[in-house]
Amino acid sequence: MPGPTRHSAEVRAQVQSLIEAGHDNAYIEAACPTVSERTLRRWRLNIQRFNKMGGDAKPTGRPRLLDPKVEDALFEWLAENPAAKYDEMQWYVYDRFRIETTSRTLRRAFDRRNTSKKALQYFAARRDGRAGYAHPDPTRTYTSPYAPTPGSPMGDMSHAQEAAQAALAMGQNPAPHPSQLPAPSAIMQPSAMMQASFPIQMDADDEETLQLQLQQIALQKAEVELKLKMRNIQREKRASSGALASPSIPSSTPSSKRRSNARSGPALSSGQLHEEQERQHEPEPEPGQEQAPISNTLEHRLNEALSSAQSQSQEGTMEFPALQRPKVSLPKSMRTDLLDANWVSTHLQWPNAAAATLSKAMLDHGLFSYRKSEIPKFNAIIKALQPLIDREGRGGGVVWEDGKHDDLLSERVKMKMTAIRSHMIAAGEIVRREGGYTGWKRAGEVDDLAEDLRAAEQLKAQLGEQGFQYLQQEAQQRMVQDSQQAQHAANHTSHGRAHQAADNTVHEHEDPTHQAQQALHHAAAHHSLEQNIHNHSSAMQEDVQQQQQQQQQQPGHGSVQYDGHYVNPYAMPQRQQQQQQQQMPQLTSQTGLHHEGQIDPSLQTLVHATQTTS
DNA sequence: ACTCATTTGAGCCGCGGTCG
DNA sequence: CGACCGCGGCTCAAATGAGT
Repeated sequence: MPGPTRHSAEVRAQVQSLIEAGHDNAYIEAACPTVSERTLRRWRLNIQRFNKMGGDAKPTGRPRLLDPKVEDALFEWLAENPAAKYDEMQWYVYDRFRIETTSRTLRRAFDRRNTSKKALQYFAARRDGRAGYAHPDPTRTYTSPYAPTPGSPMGDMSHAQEAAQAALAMGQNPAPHPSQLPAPSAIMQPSAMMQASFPIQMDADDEETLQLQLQQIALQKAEVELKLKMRNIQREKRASSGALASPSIPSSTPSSKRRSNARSGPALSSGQLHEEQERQHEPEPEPGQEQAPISNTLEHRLNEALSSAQSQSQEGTMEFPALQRPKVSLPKSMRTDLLDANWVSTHLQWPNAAAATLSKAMLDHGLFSYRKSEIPKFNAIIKALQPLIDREGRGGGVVWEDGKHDDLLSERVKMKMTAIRSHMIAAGEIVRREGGYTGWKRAGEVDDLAEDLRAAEQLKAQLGEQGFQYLQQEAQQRMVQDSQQAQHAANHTSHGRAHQAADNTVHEHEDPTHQAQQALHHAAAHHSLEQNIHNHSSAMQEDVQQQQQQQQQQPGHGSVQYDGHYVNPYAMPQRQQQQQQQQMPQLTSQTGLHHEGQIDPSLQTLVHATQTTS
């Protein structure tokens, strides 16, 4: 584009013709008095150099960061990846051209083409036969992403629009080619398009739903492949580290180490995990290239990780690309580490420390969303936040009122858990449980429920049908009672008492007899679960997870306590415990367990399997 | 060398939509 | 409700050609 000129085109043309005719500067100056002698010399020089007065072909002004070649490549790529986010575009430009750019600059590139990201998505969907995507911005016009950078972007778009309107009036679908597509604004509002214009819309909508479902299936398939891969890696490590001695105790995998490291940090746990992953897996920048300080989102890296895993899962060379967690920044005025009565009553943002604690507690207790069936776990998470509560209003706020502010805190925690879970899912930190179970578990973690199920199979094989059924009935009875007790406690216990009760959680897991008993409990419960998975899965899983929760909370400094010195609404009822003790000789004699806590070697595997769940 | 005009990018901000 | 994303307006700075 030419630079600004202060002389009219007529004057410039006249001067050019005079120069080309061979007249000297004095003559031209006299003929064109508005042109200075200095300008005349410059123009003459330009004509000698470039055969024109405007100098070289470089446009006036700041040169573009994205030259037309880069821009073309980007839009070609976008034609294949219409759903790409801006940060993905940034990475594409960086990966291919080593150009660091910003979303704003990319938007300007869209502006130059008189289009937008959503418009591209819309027309890509139309191109692919998916008409369900409603153009969200009908005021924008469209230029084919396949066309070269247009000098006049609008061109003769009006013809296409007219044709489209005519086709619409006839009830036809007027979109044979993207470059021929009319501007949606020229047609009608998207909602109207969806509802009235296209008889084909319904089919197309179903088609889009089908496509989305197919994509979802593909993602689930990739997730399963990831899980299998991780499982295999863990098995290999266990096998290579002398797993025969303790076959069911998982070794500390790099991922788990990373998790533990991340959880100890001050920020959201997964953030450091990804930073470490990035340090480990990010390829070194090319010589002379600084590391790209481009903002990145989890989705982008997760997609890369997923696609990478899909392509590499069969080769056994799975790699995760760089993962960066968006930095969570809070306004300075809200940066407080304590949760006080004022905070809990408002919608102020979560303090980093509290969010980190909550994130860690979610991971520790394996609870990633609030459910009534998981109240003990939820209360344990609430308990983890207790040290951060400013009960005295030290910051000049209101004094914390038990009950009232506890309930408000619970509500805020429920909301925040949802947000943190989204982060964890996006980061691949947690994945869905296997085998039809509901809920989430840490990525790479041995699926305790599935393991229990397998252990139950082993136990059944060892005990025979009759003996196993006995255990199964006993376990079910205990589960029902535990569940009822827990629900009762949840409904009638204040938060404060619940926290105190959680503090006093049973310390029984060090007793080998109880370990074996718990193992049998788990195994029997999950065998039953397998049989009645549609009927009883929820209640049984609650119980098993509750048992695991109790094991997790136990710091390992207590002995078996069946005498009920404390009130734990979520622990096994005291009466039942005594009953269990009385039944233990009978049980252990049947199952090969001994009174002294010696576990039959044939059941050690099962016991270990249960231990690993804690 | 300097000013002017213009283009472009970067950064900030607010708005609105979507999602969990 | 909070987080995220897309978008556009706005200001400022950088870069460049034109002109003095």
